[in-house]
Amino acid sequence: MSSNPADLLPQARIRLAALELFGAQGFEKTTIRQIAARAGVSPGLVIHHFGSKNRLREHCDDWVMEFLEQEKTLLTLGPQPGLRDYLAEHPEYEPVIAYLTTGLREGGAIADRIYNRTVTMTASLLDLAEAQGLVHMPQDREATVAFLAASSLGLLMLSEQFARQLGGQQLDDPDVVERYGLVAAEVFTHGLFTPAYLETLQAANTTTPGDGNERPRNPDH
Amino acid sequence: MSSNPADLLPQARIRLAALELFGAQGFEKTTIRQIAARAGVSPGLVIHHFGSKNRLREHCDDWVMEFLEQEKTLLTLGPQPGLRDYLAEHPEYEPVIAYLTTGLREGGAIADRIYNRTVTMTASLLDLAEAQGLVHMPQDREATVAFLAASSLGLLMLSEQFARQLGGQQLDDPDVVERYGLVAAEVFTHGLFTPAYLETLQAANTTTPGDGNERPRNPDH
DNA sequence: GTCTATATAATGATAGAC
DNA sequence: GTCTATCATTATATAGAC
Repeated sequence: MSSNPADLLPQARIRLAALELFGAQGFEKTTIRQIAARAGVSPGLVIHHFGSKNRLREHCDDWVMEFLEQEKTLLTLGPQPGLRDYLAEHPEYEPVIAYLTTGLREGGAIADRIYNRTVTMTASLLDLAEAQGLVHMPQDREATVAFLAASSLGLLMLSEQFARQLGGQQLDDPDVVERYGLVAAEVFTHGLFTPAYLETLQAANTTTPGDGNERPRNPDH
Repeated sequence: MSSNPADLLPQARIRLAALELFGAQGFEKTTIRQIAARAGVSPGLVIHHFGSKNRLREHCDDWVMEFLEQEKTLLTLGPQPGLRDYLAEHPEYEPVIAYLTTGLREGGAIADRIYNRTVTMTASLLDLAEAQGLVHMPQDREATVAFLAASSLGLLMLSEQFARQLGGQQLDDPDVVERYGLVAAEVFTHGLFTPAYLETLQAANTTTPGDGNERPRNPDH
C-alpha cells in the first residue's frame, strides 16, 4: 500500500499481490502462481516466505485489521456524499475495501473480526451522537448496535446489486450516494411505519408467539 | 425436498445432494465425488445426468427459484417471532435457506436473481402496508425498496455473527428473534435520530458535497 | 533469498463395459 | 441408466541448485 509496488521488498510485494487478488477473486480462486506472477517472483518464493497459502491469508488478515486500526475512518464510511472524494484522495483504500467485502462474503475468521470491529466502531459513534442529543436510543442498546452494524456491512456485501438498482455501478456513484443518503436519513429519522404498526407487533409479542399471524407485521419487509 | 430422499429417483437425489452441499459448503469446496456419495450414486452418473458441475449448479439455481415462486412466504421471513415455528413446521426449507445465503455470499447469477426477487416481494409488501395506512412512504420509493431489500438480505448473510452477538447461534433463536424484532420495530417506527440530524444532512446535500464534513452525519453509522 | 524442477494429491470430465 | 476405470489438468508444497 505504500507508494510504488516495485519499490517494495519481495515479501511485501507478495503480501500486496495476495491482498489484491484475494479481495478481487476470493481465496479459493486465487492461486499461488497468480500471486507470484503479480508480485514478479517465483511461486516457490511465496511458500518460502509465508509457509503456505493459508498462512499467507492469515498475514493478509492481520495486515488489513492493523490497517483498519490506524485508519479508523474507513470503517465509518457508508455510501454518503463524501465517500467518493474520500476514496479518490486515498486510492490505496480500494484493495482494502475489496478485501473486506470479499472476506465478509467468504466467512471464516476474518468475517468475525471485521464484524466485531464494526460493532465496536458503531457503538462509539452511537455514544458520540447520543452525547450530542442527536439520537433517542432504543431500550436495547446492544441489539441496536448489532442491527446497525449488520445493516451497514450487509449493504456493503450487496453493494453491487444495490448500486445497480439505483442506476449506478458502484456504491460510491453520485446517484447511488445521493438517493441512498436521503432515504436512509428519512427512514432513520422519521421511521417508516406508523405507530399503529409498532403497537400490533408489541401486542403479538406479549401474546402467544408463533401462531403465524404476526409474520406480515414484521417491519423489516 | 419431497419426503424421504431414498424414495427419489437418482437424478432427483443428485440434485438434492448438490443443493444441500452447495448451500452448506459453497460451490467451489463441493466436489462431484461428495455429491455422488451423498446421493448414493457414482461420480460418473452425476456427469451423465447434468453434463458438468456448472450445469448442475444451474439446475439447482432454477429449482430454488421455482421453489421460491411457489412458497412466496419464504422470502418475506425475517427474524420475527413466527420464524422458528414456521421453520419447525417446514424442515425442508432449511437447505433452501442455506442455499440462498451461500448463493448471495458467493455472488454470480443466483445472487442477482435472489436480490431481484426480494426487491419485487418487498415492493408489493410495502404497497400493501401503504394501502392500509401503516406506512408513510419516503419520496424515493425505489430507493426505499432497495434499502429494505439490501438490509434484510444483508442481515441474512451476516446472521451468524449477528445472532452470536445477541446471545444465540441462529437467526431463529428465541432471544435473537425477540431482541431484533423489538429494536427493528422501534427504529422503523420512531426512527433513531432526532430531526436535527436530518436537517444537517439535507443542508450538506444542498451545499457543495464532498468537502468531507458531512461524513460523520451519515445516519447509518 | 531466489530460482527451477518436481513430487504428490485432488479435481472435473471421459470411455466403455454391463 | 449406471457403473468402474482412467485421463488430463491443475493445485499446493517440496527439494535442491545457485
